[in-house]
Amino acid sequence: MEISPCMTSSPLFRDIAPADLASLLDCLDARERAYEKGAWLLRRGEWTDRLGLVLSGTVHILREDFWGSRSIVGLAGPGEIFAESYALAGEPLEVSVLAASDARVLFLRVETALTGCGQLTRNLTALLAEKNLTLTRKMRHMARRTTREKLLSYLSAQALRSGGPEFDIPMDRQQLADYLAVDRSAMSAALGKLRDEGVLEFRKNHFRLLEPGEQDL
Amino acid sequence: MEISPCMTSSPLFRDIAPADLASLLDCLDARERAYEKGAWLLRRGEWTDRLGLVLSGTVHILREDFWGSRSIVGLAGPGEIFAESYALAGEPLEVSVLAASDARVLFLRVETALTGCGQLTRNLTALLAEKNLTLTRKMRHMARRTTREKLLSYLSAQALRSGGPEFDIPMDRQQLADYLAVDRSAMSAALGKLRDEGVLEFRKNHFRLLEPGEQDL
DNA sequence: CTCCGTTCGTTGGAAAAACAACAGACTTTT
DNA sequence: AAAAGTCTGTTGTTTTTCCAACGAACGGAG
Repeated sequence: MEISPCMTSSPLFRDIAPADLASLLDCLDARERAYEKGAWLLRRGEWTDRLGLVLSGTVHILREDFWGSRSIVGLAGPGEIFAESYALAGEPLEVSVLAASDARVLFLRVETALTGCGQLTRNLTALLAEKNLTLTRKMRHMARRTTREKLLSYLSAQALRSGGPEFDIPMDRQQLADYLAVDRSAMSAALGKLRDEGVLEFRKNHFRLLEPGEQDL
Repeated sequence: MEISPCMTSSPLFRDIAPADLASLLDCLDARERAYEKGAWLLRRGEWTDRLGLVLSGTVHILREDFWGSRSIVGLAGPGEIFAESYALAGEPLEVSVLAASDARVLFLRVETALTGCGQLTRNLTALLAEKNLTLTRKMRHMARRTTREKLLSYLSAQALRSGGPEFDIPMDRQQLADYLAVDRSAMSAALGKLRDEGVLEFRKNHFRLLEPGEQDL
């Protein structure tokens, strides 16, 4: 395994002597992989126990909603890491990672990074990673401009999580409105409009999103 | 140091044998403290190298803005932790912690929690903690309902960070609008209105917030 | 069964934000 | 110095949200 300059300058390896890097990478079960532009590094729904460290090129972190539309939610260049929260929290990926250019990436096993650390450190990093995911999820929905878009973002995420178009949500209307930082009655109206337009169906806390083909039956 | 049930049930100590807890707490330089209802545990602006673990009672995490108004942004009950991101990221507290009832709290040194872990683990937890703070900050502003409130929340935070009413912001108008998830022109209008009302002054990226006494001169 | 409390959808008016377009100030380039 | 481009504030119009209030549906409790 070669030690490239972007490793030593990476925040992940800050204050680690270059001489120690080789053995450290060995400990981390480091695997270097190269991707051509347009190739998938990780796909939504997969599980990973490794974080990614970009060696060269750029990767895009993207999110795909229930209806298939994509948006870039982050970039990572040389020295930057990705997927660390999912790996540490032990949760399936909610984003996909795409090579925006030809890229080389190092995948490092997080579990072995914590060996010799004791259970406490594992718990602490897991807590941080989970909080991270919780915040990211909420942010994703709240960043949308309109109540309608916030709703669709949230409901789409629930559908993806459940693995199908039908699911129950764990909040009542007021709680959901607070979570999305919108007005309850306006949200209720937006929900009604979406139902009328054939985008979704719902009864109480049970929702069903409709594929374009199913709509307007 | 007594081992109470809320310790063994805390997510922080998950999968740690109660028998090992005593020596672990010793390693962490654990300090137990008791507070009466209404007492401050930590104040905004302070630095802490310890995270807090609530043993009994409830603490409120609260935020005070530039003009002194307070709002509760979180609670922690028995077994739950607080201030961990600030301690791990090595940044000053942006919130204050208040005893909502009589409470006992354990303060654990995070640095020693990571001894024997190697620099990599330190870097990783620091990265997670910083990302956490970044997300929390952004969320804090975005959760406000109106463009005006988002602006005030952001500018107030900048003022507190700078330690005074004058500061420069590191973004142009469009970037700030994107960051707060609002319309640029609407934000510009809101800024102008705030200036007219004597709440603040600005020129380009330099801002000055006015105390109530300074306003309307 | 009736009463009561809660949740939810709906409505109407007031307020705010989004959107599009434009003009002036300032920068950088030529 | 002139030109091109960018950033910012302003305006007017349309759309959306907010807010307060109300009535229907639902689910206990007496």
